[in-house]
Amino acid sequence: MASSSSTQPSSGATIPAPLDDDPQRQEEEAETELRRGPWTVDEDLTLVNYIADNGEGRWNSLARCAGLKRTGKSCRLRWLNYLRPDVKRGNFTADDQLLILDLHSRWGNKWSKIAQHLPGRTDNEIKNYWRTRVQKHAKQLNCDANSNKFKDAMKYLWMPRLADRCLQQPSTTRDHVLSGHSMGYMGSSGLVTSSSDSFASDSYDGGFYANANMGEIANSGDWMQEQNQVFWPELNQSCQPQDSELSGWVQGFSGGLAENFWSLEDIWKMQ
DNA sequence: AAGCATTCCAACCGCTAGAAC
DNA sequence: AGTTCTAGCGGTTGGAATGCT
Repeated sequence: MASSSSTQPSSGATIPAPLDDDPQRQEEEAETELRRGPWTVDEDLTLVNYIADNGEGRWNSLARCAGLKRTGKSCRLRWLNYLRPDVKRGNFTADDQLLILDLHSRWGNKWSKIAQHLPGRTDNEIKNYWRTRVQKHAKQLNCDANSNKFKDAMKYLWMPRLADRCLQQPSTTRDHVLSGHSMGYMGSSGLVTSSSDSFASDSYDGGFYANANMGEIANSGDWMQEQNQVFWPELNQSCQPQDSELSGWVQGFSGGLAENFWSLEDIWKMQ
C-alpha cells in the first residue's frame, strides 16, 4: 500500500508551529508541533480509520480530532493522492497516456480537470507523468513541451502509436472514459474511433485529428528533419497525413536515423 | 563495490476562489 | 462589506530508488 519512502519510520522533520508573543499560546503550540515529510504507517492508519468513521472534509479539525500532528492540508493531500481506496496505482496504460496527451493539448496544465477523466488517477500523478516523461522528450527535441511543434510531433507520431496499442489490448479506461464519444485517432492500421458523451458537457470536442492544422505542420518540416532522432522507424503509410508535403516530412523525420529514443519500446518501458 | 548521476514521485508551498461568519 | 476559514490548484522540491561508470 504505502511506498517505501512513505513507510519509513519518519525521516520527516518536526517543525514548530509559528509562535507569537503570548507565552500561553507558545506553550499550547509547542505541544502541537506539526510533523512534515513522509507519512508513517501509523499515521496512514489513523487517517484512514478516522475517515472511515467520520468521513472526510473539514481537514484542519479532522487533523486535530484524529490526533494527527499534521496540517489539514497535509492530511487532505495524503488522503486524496494516496490513501483513498479508489486511487489507481502503477504505470499509466497506453489509454491513459493517450488521453493525457489529448486532454493536455486542449486544456494545458489543468491537471485536476484532466484527472477527472482518468478514473483513479490523481492530478499530482498526471502532473508528475507530464513533467518527467513528456517534458523530457520535449527537451531532447530542443523544444518546449507546450510548443506547436512538439504538439504536432505528438499528434502525428506518438498518439497514433498509442491509439494502435489501445486497440490491441482490453481497456477499462477506454471503456469507461471514451465509450460513447466520437473520437478519432489515426492509428497505423487506420482510423481508430470510439464514441462517448462523457465530455459533452465539458467542451471536449473529440480527438486531435479534428483540429489538425496541416499547413502549419507541413511548414515545420525543416525543423523536424533537423532533429537527428527517430520516433517510429516502422511507421507505415496508413498513419501518415494525406498532405504530400507533410508525408515527406514524416518520412524524413522517421527514416534513416540511427537512434530511436522515442520508440514504441520506450513507451512500453515506461509502463 | 563504490561513487556519482539521473529518474521518479510523495509531499510541500504559495496562491486563489468561494463559503461562512 | 470585510475578515477568516477551507478547499483546491499548479508549481516546486527533497530524497529514495535506480542506473551507469
